[in-house]
Amino acid sequence: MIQLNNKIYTCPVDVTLGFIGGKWKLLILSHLNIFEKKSYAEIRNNLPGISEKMLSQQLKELERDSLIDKNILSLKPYRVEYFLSGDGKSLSPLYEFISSWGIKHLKKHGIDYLQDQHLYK
Amino acid sequence: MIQLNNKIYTCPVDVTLGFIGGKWKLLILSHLNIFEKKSYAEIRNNLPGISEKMLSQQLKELERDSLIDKNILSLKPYRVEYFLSGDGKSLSPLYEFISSWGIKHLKKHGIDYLQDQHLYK
DNA sequence: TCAATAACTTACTAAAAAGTAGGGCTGATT
DNA sequence: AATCAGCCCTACTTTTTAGTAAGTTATTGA
Repeated sequence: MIQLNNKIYTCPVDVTLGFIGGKWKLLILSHLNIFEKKSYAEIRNNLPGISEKMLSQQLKELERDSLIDKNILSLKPYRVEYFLSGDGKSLSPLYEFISSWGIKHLKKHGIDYLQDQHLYK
Repeated sequence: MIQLNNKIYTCPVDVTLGFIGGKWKLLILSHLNIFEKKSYAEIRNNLPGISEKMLSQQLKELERDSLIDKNILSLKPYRVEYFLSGDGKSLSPLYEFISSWGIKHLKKHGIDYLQDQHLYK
């Protein structure tokens, strides 16, 4: 058992999962990995089905865990842009692997995502 | 929206997460990635905290999704060994990345897992 | 013969994660 | 003046996931 920041992990895999686990984290992260900088609304519009609550909650946790960071573009009105931090970028191979594995899997089932992604909007 | 096997995915990342999401799947998979072949009891003893219910449930789902496979060593008494299938092995870079990222993260926080793992049992 | 181990299953409960539906502030658009 | 968009927050409910505590069949070992 590994203890870190008052949490207990069984192994290094468990440690990493603590950061990227859950339904939305990897979707948000890999989205930011592709698009570099994105506003709150842009992220929301690219993650079909996410609620405002989930989005702001997950963004907050990702910031707390320093996988993402944000620039405050203006205060009144409040406008921001989110982006991957250094730590967040250090997971890039992961986002890319997971995405391309998904694409390969789809291809095995007759779906050519890269060619037809305009159809899946 | 991508439709596959009566489920809907928003993108390829989502597809992959359908296979490896949840608290235990990656732990089981990366365990089998390290140890090649393992009995039910050996897996259980190496995943502290997992219940019999969770273990057999997750093993069943991983088999259904053909990420793992098993040899039936004997029927009476029933003895088996689990191992990664070809598909399961195709995710090896993922297991290894997640594990080494965890190790690096721990090191940043003063924990040398590789050297001290005997302490974390 | 009694206990222990392996490989599970099942019914039930609890906890965690996610979703719903609203509200709030600001400024631009109509 | 009223509506809308951006960027959230909060209380509450539902769903999903996970945990508990048993029980089953079979065999080996003391």
